[in-house]
Amino acid sequence: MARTDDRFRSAYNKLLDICTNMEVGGQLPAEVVLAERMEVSRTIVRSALHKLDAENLILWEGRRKTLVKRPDKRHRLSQSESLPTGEELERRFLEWILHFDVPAGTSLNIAQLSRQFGVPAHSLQAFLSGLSRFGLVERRAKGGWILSGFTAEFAVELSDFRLVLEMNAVRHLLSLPEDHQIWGKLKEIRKEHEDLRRDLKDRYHDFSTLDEKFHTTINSVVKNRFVLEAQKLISLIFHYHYMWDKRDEQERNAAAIEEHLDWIDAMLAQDRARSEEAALNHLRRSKETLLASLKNHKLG
Amino acid sequence: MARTDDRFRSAYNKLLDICTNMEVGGQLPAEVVLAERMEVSRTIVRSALHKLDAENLILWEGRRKTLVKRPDKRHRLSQSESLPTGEELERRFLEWILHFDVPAGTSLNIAQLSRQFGVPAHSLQAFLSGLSRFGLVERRAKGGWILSGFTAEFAVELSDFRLVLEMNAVRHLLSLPEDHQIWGKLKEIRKEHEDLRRDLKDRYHDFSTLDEKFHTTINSVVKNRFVLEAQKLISLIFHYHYMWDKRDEQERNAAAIEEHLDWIDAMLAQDRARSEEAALNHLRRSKETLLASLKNHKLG
DNA sequence: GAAAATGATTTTAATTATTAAATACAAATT
DNA sequence: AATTTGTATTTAATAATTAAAATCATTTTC
Repeated sequence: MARTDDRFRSAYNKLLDICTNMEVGGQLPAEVVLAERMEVSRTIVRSALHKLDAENLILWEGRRKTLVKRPDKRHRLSQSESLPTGEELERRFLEWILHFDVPAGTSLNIAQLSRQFGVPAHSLQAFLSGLSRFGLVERRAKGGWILSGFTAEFAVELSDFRLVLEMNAVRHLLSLPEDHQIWGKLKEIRKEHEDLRRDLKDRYHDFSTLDEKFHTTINSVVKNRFVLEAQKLISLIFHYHYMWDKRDEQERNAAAIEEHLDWIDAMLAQDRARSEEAALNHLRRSKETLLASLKNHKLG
Repeated sequence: MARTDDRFRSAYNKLLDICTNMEVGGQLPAEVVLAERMEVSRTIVRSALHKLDAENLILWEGRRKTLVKRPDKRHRLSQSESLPTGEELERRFLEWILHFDVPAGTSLNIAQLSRQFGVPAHSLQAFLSGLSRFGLVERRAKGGWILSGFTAEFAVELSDFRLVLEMNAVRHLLSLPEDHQIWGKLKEIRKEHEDLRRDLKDRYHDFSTLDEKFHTTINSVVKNRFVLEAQKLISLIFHYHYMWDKRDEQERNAAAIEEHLDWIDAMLAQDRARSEEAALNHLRRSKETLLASLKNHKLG
């Protein structure tokens, strides 16, 4: 068999639903109408109708499609569970690299990985060629892929890139009018930081999520598809690192909370110089932490 | 037939070359040695040897591979011409979009495009999924691709992104020591601008190339894979626009040359404020030009 | 007879099957 | 014992296949 008939199956089931809501003896609408309502092509509608006819659920004569009897559960076609989305795949792939410390230079086995992640091989290929734009993987001349890797160099360049983008976001943020919603959001996040600081002993694991939220909020003021795309990757990587690097976790998070608060306060005070300084301070520390955690992993 | 035997053919021809440089009656080296020298796997070497044996060019008994007679031109296998590289494909694809004003929302026909560009369909797919990271194309739920396009919005965001990256490059550049090679390069480029300004009436077409060289030089001080990748796309698009937008070309280029010279002088003078201002000035004008040219195209 | 609906055909693209090539392992020769 | 060859297995690129979409032609209905 070539491609799956998932689309047909789901359309057929939808058609059953339509029949269930009709009186026996009633007429089904025209093929074009059904196609439009079900968001598929007429070809699928027609094959579904053929099957309904073959199952004696309808009587199909030319343009008369008379419901003979209401379908029940037994008539429904089973659906193969839907494939993971692109984002889900991205998340799992990065998780795999970062969590298991897959070393740079590892050659990636498409067949095995596609089994592991439960996606068809060609969609993994497509995904990898997307990633190759970021230099995380490379295509070999002979064929196949290698993980050019999550190296220290990669981490440095990623951090520097992040610095450029976030400093830009900060400058942009400070130019926003007082009634912009960002100021309210910042105050909220400030409170969340204080709450977390108070209960840090019990809740220090929660910082990873709060950190992501904070950076996402700051960057949200920049409406730019290139920036957003880059930031998705950046925040994924930093997020996972926070999650898995367990050394001195509580102390590190305590320090980061203070850095965040300084930064937030400077922005709320509309103090540009101080904001930039606080941002620089935090982002540089963040870079060091990422690097240190990498070295630690390689050694451990 | 499944995959092509291009690799085999090129290896076989290389093997013929090796035989040509040998005495009749001589021994070919071991399979592993040949494989290494020809940069292919032993499997290919063995199939090539099998063919040489079948053609009675060598006598192959176990590890003795005796040259029976020298091969001539008739023995060579014809090679299918090599496929365009990834960069070549990227260039041609953008050229197609920009030059023919393919409108946003156009659905891309993989089969037809792969014929048009002379590449296998799946490598076009891979390329498109790379581009989708930049939001230039999108995958549809139904399957297939659409050109989400080179819209005014895209141009604005691209220009803004360029602004962020180049301003960062300028700041970085000004912090470089006096003996860094960038200063020499800048002086060279300054001279090229002056030369072009002098002969502008005859050579105004050359500005497109000089512009690309100038921006590439400035950005070259930032060693960062993400920045570089983004800049490849940016410079391609700006470069093609300069090439195809013919309205007021000479005047526009004259103005741009002056802007470049102001910018270069400010940097050579190590004047940070003036450099940033000159950069801003040029980049903003550049953005307006790009936008205007877009609107013009759509109308014309 | 015009609009709408259906029937048939062509085109496009997702997936499988097939084959080329690489790799790994075992046996044989020097 | 080291090197080389022979065989088997694994991997990935491409062609073939089939589902689905799009297009065109015909028929039906008002």
